Amino acid sequence: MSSSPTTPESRPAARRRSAKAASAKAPRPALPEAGVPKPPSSRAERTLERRQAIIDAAMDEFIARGYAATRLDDVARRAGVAKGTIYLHFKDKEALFQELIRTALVPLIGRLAAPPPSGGSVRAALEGFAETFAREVVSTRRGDIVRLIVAEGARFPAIADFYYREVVSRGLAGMRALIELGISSGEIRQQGLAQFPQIVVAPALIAVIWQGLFGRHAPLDAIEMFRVHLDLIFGERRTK
Amino acid sequence: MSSSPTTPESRPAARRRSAKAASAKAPRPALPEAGVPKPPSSRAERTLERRQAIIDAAMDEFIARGYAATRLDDVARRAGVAKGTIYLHFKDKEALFQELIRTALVPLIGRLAAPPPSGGSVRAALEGFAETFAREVVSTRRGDIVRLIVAEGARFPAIADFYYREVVSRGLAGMRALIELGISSGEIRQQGLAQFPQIVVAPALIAVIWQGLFGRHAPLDAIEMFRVHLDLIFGERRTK
DNA sequence: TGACAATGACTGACCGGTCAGTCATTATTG
DNA sequence: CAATAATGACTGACCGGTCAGTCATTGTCA
Repeated sequence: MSSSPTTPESRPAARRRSAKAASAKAPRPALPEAGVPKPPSSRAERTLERRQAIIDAAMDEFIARGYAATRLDDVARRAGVAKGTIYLHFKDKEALFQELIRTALVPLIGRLAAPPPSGGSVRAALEGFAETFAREVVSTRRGDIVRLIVAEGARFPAIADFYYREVVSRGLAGMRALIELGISSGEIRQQGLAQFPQIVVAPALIAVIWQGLFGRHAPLDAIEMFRVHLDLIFGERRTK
Repeated sequence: MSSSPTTPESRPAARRRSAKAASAKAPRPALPEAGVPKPPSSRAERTLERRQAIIDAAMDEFIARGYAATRLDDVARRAGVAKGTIYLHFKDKEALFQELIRTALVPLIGRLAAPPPSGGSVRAALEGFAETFAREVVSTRRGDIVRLIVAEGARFPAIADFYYREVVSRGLAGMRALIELGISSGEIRQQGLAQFPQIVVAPALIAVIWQGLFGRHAPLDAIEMFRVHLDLIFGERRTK
């Protein structure tokens, strides 16, 4: 997914025909409520779908251009919707942006709250986390979102706060619990680590940022880096 | 230095009278070339000074608002200069931005190329690095610059490339050398570390980003974090 | 050295394009 | 056929970039 246009000035006139045609020129379905492919019947359903289309389009545009440089005309076009429609769903550009971030983070939150270190070792848990993160965040849309937050967060205190409360503090708390588990079980030597779970997570963020800035020229083997980092925390090898 | 305005929309109409008065209404210096405080005589000198004033002002504005949202009118006002003057020194907004980044990085480059691990231990060298970094980068203008690059880099391939060539690759190379030194001297266990110097540097970047996004609500004790991280790399305590 | 000319740094009004947000009009639907 | 949803032309502010004109400084010459 990682997108990287040329320069802020160059407007590639990217266009996008998109879904619009689907709901517009459909040649009158014969049967009322038959197996019509696209039109999702219910008015409310359609509304929800449009709202989502707008959010999706906005995500693409905000990721590609940043907040200030994104034009709502483009968002509308990409969503297959008129500009005015955006304002039926969101108060203004900023509200759309915030809602977008909020929405995008929900699944991420779930993923962080979910995996309790049930049976296996702490190292196994962290290996799982690293593997999942490398596969599903670094170099994916989710990574783009993280970068977007890092890039714009300072200008949007509300977003930074939200991100801190909902993701960072929870994520770090979970990580801290895991570390303490590892310390008490003897897997982890370094006591101080519990005080700075950031250290354990650091390479993950590095990987995301690296991918965005230098990925094209100097790709980074995130998985391997994570492995080395875990070796550092738990002591040499172990797997295989 | 770390600045954090409210929202991109809110234009604080910050104004700034600034230096202009100094060179304009100065009441005719009595002695020609005496110890006159402000007026820097030579035309060329003055020009250079103005150029620098523009760069300084631009740095403040770009850091506070990001590239796209920064208005050259504001930069001019802050520099105590007319808008047109900017274009006597820089081709356009983007050229100013790039020059700014370039200029800001020069001292950083020097600092990275400078400290060869002459006498002491590798750990001492890294402790020195961490201390310097915490004091002179995190929470300073330099940190703001790093954040600016992280935020805008993806939209400016030229800047990302420059940053990679001049700072990142050199910095990592130096760090790798240091790590290898530590490995051969037995100070560092983890062999794999030489392959990913990023791991050693990661907490530093984390600290910079953290300070920018969450610093106000949840300050981070960077020094202490660095210490824990070094303990992780070299094994428990040692200092004192 | 003092008067005059040449220079070019600096100014700021102005222009053209852009874009967030509005709203009268049109289409859809229950 | 209301009521609701959607449209897209329009507005007005905003901003990057230009350029004709100003004036302090520097150079020249008698």
